[in-house]
Order: sequence, then structure tokens, then C-alpha cells
Amino acid sequence: MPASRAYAHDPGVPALRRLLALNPALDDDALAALRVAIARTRTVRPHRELMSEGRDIVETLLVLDGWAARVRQLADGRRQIMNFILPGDLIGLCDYDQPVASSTIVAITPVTICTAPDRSVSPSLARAYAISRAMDEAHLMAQITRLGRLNAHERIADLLLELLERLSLVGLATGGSFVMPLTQEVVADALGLTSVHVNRMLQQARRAGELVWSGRDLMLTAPDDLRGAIGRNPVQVVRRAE
Amino acid sequence: MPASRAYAHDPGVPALRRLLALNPALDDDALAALRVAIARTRTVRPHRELMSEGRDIVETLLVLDGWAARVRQLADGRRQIMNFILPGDLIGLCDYDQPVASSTIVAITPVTICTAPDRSVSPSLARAYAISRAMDEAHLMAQITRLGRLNAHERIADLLLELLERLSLVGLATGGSFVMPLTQEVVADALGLTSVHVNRMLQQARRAGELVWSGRDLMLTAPDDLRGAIGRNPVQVVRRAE
DNA sequence: CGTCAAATTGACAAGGTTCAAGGACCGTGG
DNA sequence: CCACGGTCCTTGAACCTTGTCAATTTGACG
Repeated sequence: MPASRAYAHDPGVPALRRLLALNPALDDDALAALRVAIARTRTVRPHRELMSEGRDIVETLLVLDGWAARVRQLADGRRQIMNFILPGDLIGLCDYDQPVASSTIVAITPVTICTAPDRSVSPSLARAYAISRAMDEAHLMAQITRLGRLNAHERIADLLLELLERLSLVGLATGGSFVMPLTQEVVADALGLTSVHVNRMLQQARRAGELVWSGRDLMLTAPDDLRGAIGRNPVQVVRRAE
Repeated sequence: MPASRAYAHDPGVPALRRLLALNPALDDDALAALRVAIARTRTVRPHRELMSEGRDIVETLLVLDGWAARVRQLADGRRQIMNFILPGDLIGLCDYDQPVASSTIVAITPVTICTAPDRSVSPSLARAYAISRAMDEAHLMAQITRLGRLNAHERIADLLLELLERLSLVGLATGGSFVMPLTQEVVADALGLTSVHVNRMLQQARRAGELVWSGRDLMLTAPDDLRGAIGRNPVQVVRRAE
């Protein structure tokens, strides 16, 4: 079983976990619609586009498995990754007719998707979608802060912590470890750095004992310490019950 | 009349222009609700917060006049501006209960606001709001690309072009000129640079004849040329009629 | 005319990039 | 089982963009 498709035998588990985490009050209508949706999957191969800048958005997609990236390519070949898209994430969510995609989304690993149930299926589902969207927005802002005000070491640590937090939410991380399908070059494209510099900083982090990354397995040795060291606080968009 | 409050005598004109631009089909219900809303304004003084990170969002605001910024402050004092908020922009738009603000918004100039009419007033208004939200998101992504892959000169040019485009939409720019209430330090905080470097790059741009910026009046000499030179294409989220 | 914030300047340091080359890893085919 | 090819990772040295520090000038305004 390829490491990047940990749930190929039971697709949709991470996606369901995420939507339930966003709205624990998902009702039966929502769950039933999700089950039906998840029964019809497609798989997109690496480097293929899930959505293309300037093209109409025809449906909302729910990612069941695999990683993708929201990318913008400049005329001279420079490339910027806005954010990563993980299992449970929604693609192309919006509330008006004839939307046009303002960015391109490419698969990094093989990505399994399905058509997301319409929000009208249930108010509880609509709420989960709305919260998902707010979190996406918060992650975009986190990315802006990373690029604007953190140095290379902090950028890397902050991104890895975000990935850990998001994967933990869907049950794809255990402790500080998760499957990391990104190359250093992809990380560089996300962090506004060169792959050479990402490499140097990663080795420094390894020597400092902050992380172990061999093959596709990445472990943050002490996520909480690291979080404290770089002053990160996780994204939050709903009032948590006391 | 202070330059930053060009429409103090007729508040709401830029805001109405923007919403009408986003959805030309705004119906009478929407327009009537907007007129009522715009009749009850408040003004927030510079440096005051319009919304605070971690606090509940109690209502959606519509900006009638003045500039604000969405800001994130780091523990050690570093500051990153996510985006600028201009007349016609909506603050705190979201589709679920008990939202928590994921960023702080501070007034840069005196900012005149009103409570935005509820989306339920009219489907056409809801559509305008949805498009507004999609544009905000696209602007966040533009900011990510700026910070991640553009150099200092390109960042400045790209930001100024975005401001010009947005102000043109609401009728607050004539040709390539608009009132620019930002200090170089604020520009630096938005672009992930230092004010010293922004200053140097601005002078270089002036010497190159790209812009004239004296006092609060800024003019881009040849916006189209500049747009071509840095390879910028404006934000677009709806299919434009052919 | 004095005051304060903002803009400007210079010298120097640092963080990150570029270029170029070598080495490790992995799946494929003979 | 090994050789091959490609992708990714690693390393060094020179270079360049941007940051830092500190001082000076400008401009708005009471």
C-alpha cells in the first residue's frame, strides 16, 4: 500500500473525520449524503490539475485521499504554492453562480476525490462547509505571515506544525509523525525559498534534534516545544466549548 | 475636507458603486436596505480596532470611507499586514454562527462604517457578498504570491497596481492617481520589507519615472506599462460577459 | 518657532540565492 | 542480480538583495 494512500481500503474516513470535527452536530441527512458521495470516487494522478485558473468552477470537490497544492505560476517560470490541500479539504466551495477559479490546483500525490454533496442537503452540512471555508481563509493568512515576517527556519517549522495539526484533525498523524510526500523543492515553492536553502535549514533542524525526516516519514520530535519556540498558535475560527 | 474622506458629504457612494460593480443586478430590496444601513454610520479613529483576533464576530460591517488593514502581530513585535480594506469592502462576512475573528483589523485613516444589511434581504445582495468574499480571497492569494516570489521592486509595483484597480472600481481613482494615506512603514509591513528598503525602492521607481508620490497624492505614470513589466493580471472571479 | 512623525541617507552585516558538481535513492529492464 | 536512468538530496563558494543601525533632513501643524 503506497504510503500516500493510507486509507485506500476505506476511503472517506479522513474526510468524514474532518467534517465531523468542524461540526460535531452533522445530522443523518448530511452523513447519508456524504456516504453516497464517497461511494463515487475518481483518482487524479500527480501533476494533473484538479482545477484551473481562469476556468469555470463546475462543482465542489471533496478530497478523500492524497495531497494537492494551490499554485500560481508566473510568466517567467517562478512558482508559488498558496497552500496545501489535504484529505477532508473542499475545493471550489463558493456561494454564487458562474464562479471562475482564481488559482490552479495540482495533485502532488495521487488524489482521490468525489463530488461534494450540495450544501442544501442539510443546514449542519452547510455549517461544516462554512467553517471549512473560514479555516482555509485563516490558513491563507497564516501563509502570508510566514512569508512576510518569518525567517527560513521559522517558516519551515511553522509549515510543518500546520501540516501536523491539520493531519492530526483527520487522523493521519500519530503523535508528531506523519507521511510527508513533499519534496524539498515543493516545500521551497510554498515558503518562498530555494530548495537549496530549504535543504540547509532542514539539516540544521535535524542536527538540532527538532525533526527526523527520512524517506516519506517525518517526525517532529517535540511539536509543543517547537510551537513555543517560534510563537505559533493554531488556527481557530469557532468558539470552543469551555 | 481631509483627503482621506473624499466622500464625507455623500457617504456610501463608493460602497454602493462596488456592490453594484460586483453584481449589476442588485434589486430594489437590496438597494433600499443599503440606503437604510448607510444612514446609520459610525467613525473609527486611526489605530483603533474594527475587529479583534480571537473575539467573536458580532456583525458584518460595510466600509463607507477610509482605509483599514488586516493585521497580525507577532509576540516579538514583528507585524504583518495581510491586506488593506478600502471603501466598499465588507468586514466579518461569514456564513455560520459564533464565528471567531482570525485576525485583527485596525483603522489606518478615520474609517466610516455601518452595519451591513443581512444577506437574507435579497438574493442579489447575497450574490454581491459572495463575490466580494471570493475577491477578498483572491487578493489574499495575490498577496501570498507577492511575498513569496516577487522582489522588492515588483512587490511595490504590484501592490500599488492592486490598490489602483480596487480604488478605480469604487470611483476613488482618476486615471493612475489616487489618495495614498499609507506611510512607507505601513507599506513595508504589508510587503514583508523594512521601511528603509521601501524608501530606497520608491526613490528608484521615482527616478525611473514610474510614479509620482508627494504628500498624499500618488500617481502611477503608466499603469498599463507597469502591469506588463511585472507581469501582473488583475483579479477576476466571475465570468465577464463577452 | 518648536515639536514630532515621516522620509532620507550611508556604511556595514546578514540571510538567502545562484551556479555547479557530486552522491544517494529507487524503480525498471535486461 | 546487477546495471541503468532519473529524480531528489547534499555540498561549497561567490554573489546579491535586503536588513540593521544610526544620524540627518524634511514637512505638517499648533
